[in-house]
Amino acid sequence: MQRYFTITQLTQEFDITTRTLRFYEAQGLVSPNRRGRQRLYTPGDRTRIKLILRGKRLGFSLNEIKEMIEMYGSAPGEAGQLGLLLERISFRRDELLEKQRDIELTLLELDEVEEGAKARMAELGAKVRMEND
Amino acid sequence: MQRYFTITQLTQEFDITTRTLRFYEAQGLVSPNRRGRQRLYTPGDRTRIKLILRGKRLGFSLNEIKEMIEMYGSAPGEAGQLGLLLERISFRRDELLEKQRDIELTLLELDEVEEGAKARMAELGAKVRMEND
DNA sequence: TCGCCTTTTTACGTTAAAGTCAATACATCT
DNA sequence: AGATGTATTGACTTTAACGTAAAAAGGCGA
Repeated sequence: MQRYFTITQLTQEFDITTRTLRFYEAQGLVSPNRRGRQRLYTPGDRTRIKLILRGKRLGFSLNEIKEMIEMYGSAPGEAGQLGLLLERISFRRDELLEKQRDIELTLLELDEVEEGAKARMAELGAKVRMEND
Repeated sequence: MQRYFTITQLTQEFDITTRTLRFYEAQGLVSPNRRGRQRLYTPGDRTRIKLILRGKRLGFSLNEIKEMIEMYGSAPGEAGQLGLLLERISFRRDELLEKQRDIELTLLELDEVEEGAKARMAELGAKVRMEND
């Protein structure tokens, strides 16, 4: 007994529109079953959607995301294919590691700006206290 | 004595086109000086460009990047402004932390796929060795 | 000064990722 | 059966972020 999700359930859960889900389907990123004309999404489809959204948050294009998702389900394949797969994995990993470094730097800078702002807040507070004396 | 960069120097250093730099200028993300009609970028402009590219790698839009860059140079300002600034900082920080988690997960998944692929490679290798006996 | 090269400006084109709108089609409630 | 509400499909539109092409303006070496 497969549990199915309707399109609207998923749009509500992930805060996206039906247009978006149909678009992803047209791009070959998900392929839900049908009952008549209605789309029925399996739990597997749902996790694919999660992967897509995660990829988007990281700034990957839908095409890149598609490639990555296809890596996950890639069939056994022969040596050449496997080599290509390994190459792609290492490429993506490098990208992700770079993003990690970028995030670290940005977080540090945010810390600095925040400190500055807090310091100025404190100054303002001191001024106000002086004026109220 | 200010050291200046020409537009082509920067396009080569960052592997972007002049069109891109002029576009960023039109969007108010950088504003290089001019000598006649020519653009002259200061080291400060250059670091702004670095920030922009870093933001792009993380999937931020140019508008978001602009907002973030403006945070950096934000003038002292009064309490309300500072409060808003602090809010924005914490919002961006949350986003970045989410991206960090997304990256961790993706890296773990890549590890899994890689292990699978390597295992299959090993199997293939074993097969080949058997056939050559 | 001439010719060549680079830069700038202006304008139009393109691509990804949806948004919007209209026409049907199903399903359900009454 | 009729009304109502939700899904689907197809077509057209929009927005961000540039690409591309053409024309004019300097700059510079011979």
